[in-house]
Amino acid sequence: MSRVNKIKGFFDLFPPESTSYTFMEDKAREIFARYAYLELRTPILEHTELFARSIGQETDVVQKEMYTFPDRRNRSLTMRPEATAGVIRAYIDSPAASSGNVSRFFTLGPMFRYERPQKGRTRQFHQVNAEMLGEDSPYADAEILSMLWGYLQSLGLKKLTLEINSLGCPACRPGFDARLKTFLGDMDRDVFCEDCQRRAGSNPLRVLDCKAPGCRAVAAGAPRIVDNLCPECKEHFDRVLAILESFGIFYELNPFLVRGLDYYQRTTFEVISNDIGSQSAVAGGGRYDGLVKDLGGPGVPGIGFACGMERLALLLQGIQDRPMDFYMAVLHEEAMDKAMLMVSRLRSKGYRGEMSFQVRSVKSHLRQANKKNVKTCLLLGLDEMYKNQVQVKDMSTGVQRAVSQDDAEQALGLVFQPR
RNA sequence: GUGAGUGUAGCUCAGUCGGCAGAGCACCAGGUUGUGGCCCUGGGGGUCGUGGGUUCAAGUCCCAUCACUCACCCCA
Repeated sequence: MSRVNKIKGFFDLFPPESTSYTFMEDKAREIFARYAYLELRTPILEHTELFARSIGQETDVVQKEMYTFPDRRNRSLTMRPEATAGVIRAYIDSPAASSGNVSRFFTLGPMFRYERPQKGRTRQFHQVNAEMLGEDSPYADAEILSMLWGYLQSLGLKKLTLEINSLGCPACRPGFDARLKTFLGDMDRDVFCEDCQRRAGSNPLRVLDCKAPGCRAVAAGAPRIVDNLCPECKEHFDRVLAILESFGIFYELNPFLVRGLDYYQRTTFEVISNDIGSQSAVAGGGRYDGLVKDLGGPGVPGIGFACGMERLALLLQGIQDRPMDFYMAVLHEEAMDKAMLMVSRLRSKGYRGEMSFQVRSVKSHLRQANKKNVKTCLLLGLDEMYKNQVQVKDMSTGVQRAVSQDDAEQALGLVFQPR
């Protein structure tokens, strides 16, 4: 029979990769709990309109990267390409929105974007997300950044760069966009790459982020948003940076940092790694003060981040499951029943391990146990059955002794005693 | 959506000028009675991605197709 392929850009997670994912999730729950963020789980499928309105009709994500299809009654549904929109929708649906209190949530789970896969980019990918709603203090920005940074540290990651920028607000951003458009419009078109000749009119900020040498030269002399913030935005941004410095969190000001989702304003940031290929952003986020209202909720501010787990996994080395406590080796068919009972009792005592249901030679069993990297190997054959005993062998020292079958758990306890 | 590259054993890959399908690792067994790791010996494993074409002969050349990888773009 022919096989069925898995869907392009989708993948199965076997150990040890799956262990890395469990590790990232466990750490997220542990660290975020310290900041009083609570876990929120929202649906994977939402009405398409939610993303069109939040992420922005003109963005690449909405225009060409969404998994969108009609349901059986012809309503347009979309598999979430990011988490924030769903979180806000859920928040607006909840009592929290009308309470007037600050809400802190985190979410873990799969996201979907229809893109050509490459290193660090798959069609189903996983994000760790955190969002704070109802607070516009610069301390909120600093808390989110501090939590993100602390999380990445807890994973043991080094050599990461935090890049930060401010995009301004509805008071100062439109004026800057106009100024930038004028500046770019005065340039000779030929200095831009093909893409930027188009962008100069439609999305001028993007030109500043282009990697083509010609565009970079132009960008170097272009007006910068950080120099054109309104007094309120400038004050906010300066405070954020000052708090970060007091925390000892190093950042790089990147005036060209532009994010692909339309809802960001004021503080935006990315965390970059140079060790994972061309898709180098392992985390990103920012402030989205107008978004809750745009989605029909109260006019409360918000800020959040997303971490890409596939990209973090590229940086995680040697995350392994704890070794098993025992491997039960049966040397004769007549010992099988007894072995099964002993294993069952050990498990009920909290020990972890497996049993081979094959009767094999001692040598063969020990080779298995050795490969599986278990702490002990239990051997049960005819000799032991006659004496009501079981052999317990410590696989790291090679020390072995026979104990009463009723004492196996005590024996394991002794073997595991630290010297 | 665009471009480049790669498909041969479970894995990583050799395979010359078109001439019998290979290595390392992994797996299984043995190396004196029921004792692992190191070492030695032996063994099982293949639709050479798939379909067509050229040829006495195709893993190798040609065409098509599928899958995967990397990059552009964009983003986590």
